[in-house]
Amino acid sequence: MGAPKQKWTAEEEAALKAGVIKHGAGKWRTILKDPEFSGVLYLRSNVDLKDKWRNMSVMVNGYGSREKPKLAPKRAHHIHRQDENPMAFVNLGQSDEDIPDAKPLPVSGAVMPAVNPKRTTVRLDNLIMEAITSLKEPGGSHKTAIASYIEEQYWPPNDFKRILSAKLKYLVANGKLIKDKRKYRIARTSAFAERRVSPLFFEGRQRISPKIERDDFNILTMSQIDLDLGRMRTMTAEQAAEVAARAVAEAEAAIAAAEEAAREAETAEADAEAAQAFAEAAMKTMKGRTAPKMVNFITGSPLNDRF
DNA sequence: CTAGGGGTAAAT
DNA sequence: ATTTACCCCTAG
Repeated sequence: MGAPKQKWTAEEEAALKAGVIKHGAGKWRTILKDPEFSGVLYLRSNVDLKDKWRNMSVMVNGYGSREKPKLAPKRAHHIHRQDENPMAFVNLGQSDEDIPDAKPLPVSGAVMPAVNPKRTTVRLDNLIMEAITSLKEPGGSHKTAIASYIEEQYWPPNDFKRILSAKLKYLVANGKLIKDKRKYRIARTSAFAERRVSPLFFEGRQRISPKIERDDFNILTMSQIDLDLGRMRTMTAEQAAEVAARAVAEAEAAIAAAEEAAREAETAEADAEAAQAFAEAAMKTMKGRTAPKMVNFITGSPLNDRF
């Protein structure tokens, strides 16, 4: 009983996801040998990768092979997806050797707002400020009004309201917002502390902080994203684009939440990195595959003219 | 080597 | 007390 336990870091998870994207699920040894990921995953065995992937994939999906089908009061107030692809998993025999960075992909018809895979990350802070400013309501705006404004202009993520509430509370506590009864106003001393996500990704380096305590306020549902990732191969271009857009949105949400925990933000920030890494990887996957049969089922016309 | 079963420390 | 998730074991 030598090893007490070694929790997976967000970096490792990100590397694993990226590895699965690149080589496919099941090619654990291949992923492990890839110099791109060996720097992060050199402590893990191929079995570890497989187990971790199972754990991550199982959560939302429920019974993948484990977990008892107990009643999960997962009150999803709005529909999630209409296509139910039961247990079809990724089955690819070829690895795309593309990483030729092209340009951000223009999605047609998708719900992609100002999604820019570059370094343009929209911050919830700014969104809130923008909302309050634009609403121009005397005395400030209610939380619901702010939420509506943001939701109309941007993305409608899963637990956006939760993040917004926490964010508002945080901003008030830090004096950036003033809460007047139930309305929020912008404080004068709005000197924003720029806190960016560290630009370094997984690239041959070792873990820096053991970090025993994982302050886990689950902001993003990685597992769900993973499922989506698996399904992307069988999706139409529009569907895949939508999924990718949501991935980016969640990455941004994670970043916003990261600064909320300014103290022990280490883990949250790492989560944000992981999400962002996934989002970029998702983009590349879509871009990389030269869609053989990506055709609209109904019309039969090829709907991918620029992928 | 991978997939799946199972045990159990740690977290809630 | 129950759930989570890391790790080991073994058949194919």
